Amino acid sequence: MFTIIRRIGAITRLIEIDSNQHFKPLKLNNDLFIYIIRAVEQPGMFLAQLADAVQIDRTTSFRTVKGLVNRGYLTLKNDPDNLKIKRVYPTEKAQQIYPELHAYEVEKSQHLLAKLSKTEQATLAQLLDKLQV
Amino acid sequence: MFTIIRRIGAITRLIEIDSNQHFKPLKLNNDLFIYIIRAVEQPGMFLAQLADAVQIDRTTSFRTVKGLVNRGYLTLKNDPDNLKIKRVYPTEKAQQIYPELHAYEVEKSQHLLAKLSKTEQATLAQLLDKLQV
DNA sequence: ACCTTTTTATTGCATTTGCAATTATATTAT
DNA sequence: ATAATATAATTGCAAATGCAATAAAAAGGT
Repeated sequence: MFTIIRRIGAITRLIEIDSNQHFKPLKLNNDLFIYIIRAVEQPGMFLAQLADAVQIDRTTSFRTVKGLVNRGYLTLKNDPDNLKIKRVYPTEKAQQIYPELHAYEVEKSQHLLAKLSKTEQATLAQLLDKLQV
Repeated sequence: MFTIIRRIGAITRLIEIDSNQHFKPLKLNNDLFIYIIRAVEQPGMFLAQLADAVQIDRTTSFRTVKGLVNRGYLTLKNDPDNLKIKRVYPTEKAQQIYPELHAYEVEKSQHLLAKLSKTEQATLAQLLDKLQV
């Protein structure tokens, strides 16, 4: 069953190639769009939390967030109770572009799952959730 | 069902972090071990073919193979019938290390799928094969 | 209260990555 | 046969990546 691990990796890389091309014009390629989506959906996560949520290296995450702050998509706020952490919030600009970013996700998902019935889709989701890394 | 796309991406990145750490001592991190596995299992693919098989960018693949040739894991041979292509073959060194590399894949797969019954594993494999990118 | 360990953010630095362009060969169309 | 198109390998270059180290704060143990 080691083919499953190969298949999952291959699918991810293909999706990554596609999303890179798709978001190149907006300069939100290389998973940048993922950060915006997450920040909008769950505002107030601190940096390490966000990095864990998207499962991307902390250094890379840190620099990515920094870049998105510079470009006006995100803001960082110090926490009054914890001097160590900085919480990430979406700006108005992020809110505005969110629908477009999420639409891409939905569209890609639909295409990815097109050959599966609704029942099969639910089964797949359930099985994926039982995987442990 | 867009959560499926997120879940697949997260799993892949977690596996990548693990494999990077695991293969660091052998300097076969960053998917290098994948190339050796493929070259052993299907010798004679040409460069672009191998890149497509592992779903990794051709430039990156090219350089990776070049590096593995320098390090004695792979060899490149010109094709007598097609001057454009170069075919990739494993060396003895690659053959020798293959069992260890494949064992990692198997071990990781077992852990990943540990919570699933044999039937569920088969279902998952079957559903993943029906996904289209 | 104090010491130890852990967690978070941050920076330096070398490596890796991948887009875009180039060259050469092969394939297809006319 | 020739021209146009497509495919493969390759290189330059700038950007992205991630390991290792550092500093500061928090959490846990005694």
